[in-house]
Amino acid sequence: MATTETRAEPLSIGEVAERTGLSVHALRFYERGGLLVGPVQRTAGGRRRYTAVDVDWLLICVKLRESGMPLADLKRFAELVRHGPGNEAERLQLLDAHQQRVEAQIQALEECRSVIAWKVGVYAEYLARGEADGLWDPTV
Amino acid sequence: MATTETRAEPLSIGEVAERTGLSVHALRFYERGGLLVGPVQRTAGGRRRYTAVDVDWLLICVKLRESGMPLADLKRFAELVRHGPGNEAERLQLLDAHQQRVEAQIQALEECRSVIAWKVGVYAEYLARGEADGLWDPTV
DNA sequence: CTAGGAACTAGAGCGAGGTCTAGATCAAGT
DNA sequence: ACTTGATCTAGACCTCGCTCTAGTTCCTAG
Repeated sequence: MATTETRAEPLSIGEVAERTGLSVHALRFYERGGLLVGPVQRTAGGRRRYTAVDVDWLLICVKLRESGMPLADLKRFAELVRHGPGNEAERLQLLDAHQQRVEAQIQALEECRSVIAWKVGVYAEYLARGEADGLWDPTV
Repeated sequence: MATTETRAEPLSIGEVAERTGLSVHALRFYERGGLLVGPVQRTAGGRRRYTAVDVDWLLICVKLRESGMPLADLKRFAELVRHGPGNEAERLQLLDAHQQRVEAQIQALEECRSVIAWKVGVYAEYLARGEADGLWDPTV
């Protein structure tokens, strides 16, 4: 899962924001909340310097968040990774549980989609008929 | 989209909660917020009596909400319906826009799913190998 | 008649997930 | 040296979507 653009030099918070889609605020917020695996390096002047590994982790985070994983779970996952080898089973379990939630979510959404599509169809047909007769009022 | 169980008698708020999956709190909250099409009937004593039409509308609401439509949009839709015939084009537009968001959401989720599946695979394989060598530590 | 459960109202409270502010510092260009 | 813009911290604040509370009233069964 290496970033295609293999960067050796560390990035500033702004650059990371750009690459991950997270705001700089969110990046600091995540860090404060312990969602990062390691502490981010700093320059002499105190600015954050993100490595490629940091960015890869954040990209994973983004995907997990995007698919609805709560920050608390993300934090737990980060803790496990931070803690080092030996807890891979728990990490797997966490991911696996999430994966199932995502599957369920997709299913639910597909169901919604079909209900909505049906309704869109009802209106589209009504309008296509040119409202020839206002006799049928789709109240629902 | 008639409820399979065609009921003539109106239902109490508790019964509607059961049938829609919304809490009684949420039902009152939705009503206050103007998310219902018409005012709900009341008994002499002031209790709400929901008709089959009310319930059908709520079931649609549930699907729209479940798929991420904000309450504000739902409210707008209810207003249009309440306003009566003549604005079907706008209703269609609203639904159509939402439908597209749902499609996009499903796509995004599927992408997330594959990223997660990949990660699950990485851990599963690692564990299956029996951690024969701790040389490879999946830090990401 | 009485007890107990369901419903009523208005409004406060809550959890999640950030976002924004203030005031200060750092760093690069001219 | 000076200006400009990105970053820094800690903490206040915000939106969304309910949920819960308090105090009261309704209604049904015993």
